[in-house]
Amino acid sequence: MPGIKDVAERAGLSIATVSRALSGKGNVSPRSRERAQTAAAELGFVLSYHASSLASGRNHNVGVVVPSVHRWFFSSVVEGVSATLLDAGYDLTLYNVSEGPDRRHSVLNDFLLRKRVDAVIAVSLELSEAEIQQLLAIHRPIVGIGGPLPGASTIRINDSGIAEAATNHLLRLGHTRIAHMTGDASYQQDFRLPGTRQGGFEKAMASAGVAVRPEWQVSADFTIQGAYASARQLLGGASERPTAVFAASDEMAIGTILAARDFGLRIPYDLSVIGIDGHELGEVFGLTTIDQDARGQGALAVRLLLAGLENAADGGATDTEFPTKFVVRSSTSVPPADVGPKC
Amino acid sequence: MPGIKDVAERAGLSIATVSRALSGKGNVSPRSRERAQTAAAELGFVLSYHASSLASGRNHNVGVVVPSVHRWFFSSVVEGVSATLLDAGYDLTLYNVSEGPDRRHSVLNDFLLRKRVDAVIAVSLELSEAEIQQLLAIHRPIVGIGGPLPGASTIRINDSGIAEAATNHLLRLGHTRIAHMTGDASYQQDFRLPGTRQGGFEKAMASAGVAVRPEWQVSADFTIQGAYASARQLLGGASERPTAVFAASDEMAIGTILAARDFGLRIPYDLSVIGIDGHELGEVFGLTTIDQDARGQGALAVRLLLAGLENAADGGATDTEFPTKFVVRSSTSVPPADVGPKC
DNA sequence: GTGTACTTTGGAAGCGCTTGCAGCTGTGAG
DNA sequence: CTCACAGCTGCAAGCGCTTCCAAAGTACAC
Repeated sequence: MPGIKDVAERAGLSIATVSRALSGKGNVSPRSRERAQTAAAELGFVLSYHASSLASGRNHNVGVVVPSVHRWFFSSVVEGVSATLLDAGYDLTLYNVSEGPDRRHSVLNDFLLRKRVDAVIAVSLELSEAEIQQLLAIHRPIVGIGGPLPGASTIRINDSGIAEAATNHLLRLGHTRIAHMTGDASYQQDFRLPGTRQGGFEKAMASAGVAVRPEWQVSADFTIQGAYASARQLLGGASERPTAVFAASDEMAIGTILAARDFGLRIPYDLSVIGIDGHELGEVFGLTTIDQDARGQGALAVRLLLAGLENAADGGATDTEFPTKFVVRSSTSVPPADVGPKC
Repeated sequence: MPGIKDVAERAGLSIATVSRALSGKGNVSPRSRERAQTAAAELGFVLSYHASSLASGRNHNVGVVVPSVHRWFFSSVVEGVSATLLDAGYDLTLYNVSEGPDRRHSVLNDFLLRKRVDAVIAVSLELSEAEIQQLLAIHRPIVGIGGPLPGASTIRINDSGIAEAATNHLLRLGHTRIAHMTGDASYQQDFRLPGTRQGGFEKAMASAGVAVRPEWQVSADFTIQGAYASARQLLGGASERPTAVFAASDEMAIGTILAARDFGLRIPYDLSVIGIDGHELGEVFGLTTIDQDARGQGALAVRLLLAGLENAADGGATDTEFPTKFVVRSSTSVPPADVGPKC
C-alpha cells in the first residue's frame, strides 16, 4: 500500500506539502497541488484514516446510538443522519443497542469512550444519570433526538402538544368515547415519550371535560403487530366500544385499523383512528396523522453537530423544537350517529 | 485526557507492560495486570482507538454497505451484524447508500479505501465490475449478503429454489391462474434477485405446464405501499383475475393482501397469497411465506469475517447457502371452486 | 537597490499506542 | 553449583500522518 511518502517522491515534493495539498489546508501553490493530486491518483493513494486522526486529533466520525434500526422512526433518523454525514465526509459508526441495557452499557463504556468519535447522536435513549455523565465526560458534542438528555443539545418535537392536537381533532369532530393506545415502556426502557404523549391526551380530554376511561387506555410495543393484538382486545371486548382511537404512533394506528377491520368496523364510519409519525404506510390506510419528519430530524442533528465541531464554539446545549405537520386523511370523521349512551 | 503514560506512572510499570496488560496479549504477571487495570480504572483511561489501530494495523471496525436501512431485509441484517460485531468488540461503520449510485460511488472511493475498516459486508449491492475490483483491491475480507459478488465470499439463499418452491406450493394446491409480483429493478439498481426469483417462478410454471400470463406479471418497489398500488391494478382490472399471487417479498405480499381486501376478496378463499422473507408482520396477516432469517444471515457474515481475520488464513472466497424455512399459514388454500374458464 | 510582507516549502517533532528485542529474574534439571 | 529455559519487563523504534517553525522565494513600494 502506498504511503504519503511514495506520493511525495513521485511528485517531487516534501511529505508536508503533499499533506497540505491533499487535505486542502494551508497554502500550496496550484502547481504543487496539481502534482500531488496526480501522483496520489496514479498510485491509488488515500490518506490513512487512523494516522490522520491520530496526528490531527480529528476523527471525522460520528457515533449514532439507536434503540433499534429495525423500527420506523429510528431507521428514518439514521437515513437522514447518514446522508448528511456522508455529504460532509464523515463516517457514521452505528451502535444498535436493541439487545437491552447491558448492550447499551457496554457500548457506552467500551466503545464511545475510546475517542474514536468526534460527536455522538443519541436517538430516543433513556439514559441513567450516571450514563449521561459518562457521555458528557468525553467532552464531545452530543445531540439527543426524541429523548430528554439533560446537559446535551436536543432535538425534539412537541410531544405533549401534538398529542393534545390529535386528541382535540377527535374531540372537535364530536367524539367523546376516545381510546388511547400508548407506548409500552416496559418492553423497552429507552422511551419516555409514551408518558409525554399520554399527558397531552389527558390534558386535552380534561380541557374538554371528557372522562378518560381506564379500560380504553391500552398499550403496545410501538409495532403494527403489537398494536394489532392490543387493539383486538380493546375492540373485541363485550363491553362498550370507543368511537375513536388515538395511537401514539402510526404503526400502532395501523395495527388498530387492521384489528378494526377484522371486526367488520369501517374506518372512519364506525371508528376514527389517528396516529403520530408520518409513516410511509399512512397513505395506504388513509391515516390521519401528525407528520414528524424523522429524516429531517436526523439531518438537522448532524448540521447542529458539525456547526459546533467546525466553529469550535461550544455554544452550550441548545434545545430545538422540530416542527410537525398535521395531515388529515380519511381515517377520522364524526362519530357514528347511533351511538348514544348504550342504545 | 489520561494517556497510557499516566497509567504506567500511576501503576509503577512501563508503558509496554501496561499496554500488554490492558490488551491481554503477551505475558504479564497477574500482579502487574491487576495494577495496570486498577490504575486505568482510577484514571478513567481507555485506549485510544486510532493510536492502537495505527500501531497495530488492526482496526476492529467493519464497514457495512446497505442499500437502505429503512427496508425490512436490510435493517434486519444490520441488527444481526451489529449484535455479533459488538459482542466481538468491533465497531460497525454504516454506509447507507440509499441516495443512489453516486453515493455508492463516493462511499467506495472516499471512505472504504481509507484503510479504516478491517473488512466489509456488502448487502444486496449490485456493483459494477470496476467497483468490485476496487473493493477487492483493498485486500480486506469482503462478504456479500443476498447479492452476487464475484471474487468475494457470499452468503445467499437459494432464491431460484425458494421461488420455485413457493410457486409449486400454489400449483399443488390446484392453482393455475397464478400472478407473480416481482421486484422493481428500475427503482433501485442494487438488486439482481428479482430476476432470480422470477426465474424460479417461471421454471416451476413451465414444469407444471402452466402458462405464465404476461398481464399477471407485475412489479413493485419491494414496499407494502408500492405493492398495494400495483396489486390494485392487478386485481381491479376488468379482465380475469388470478386466483393466487406469489410476491417476491413479504412486504409486497402484504400490500397485495391489503389491495385484495379493498376489493372485498377474502384471503385465502378468493385469493391465495404467498411471500418470501419471514417478516414480523406475516403473522398478523396469516401470511404463508418462506422464512429467510435475515438477522441470522447478518450474524453469520460477521462470524465468517472474524474467523478469516483472526486466523489470517485467507481461505479464499466461499459461497454459503443459507437455509430457509417454509412457513405455511392461512393465506394460501385451494382455488375457489367456481373458477372455470370464464364461467 | 533595499526593505517589508506575504506566500510557499521542507525539516522534524510529535500524535498515543504496539511490539521486537534484549536483559533480568526465578525455576528445575543435571 | 551451574546451566538452560521460560516468564516478565522495559527500552526504543516505529505506525503514517499533521503541523509548528524557520528558511526560502516572490511581489511590491519606497
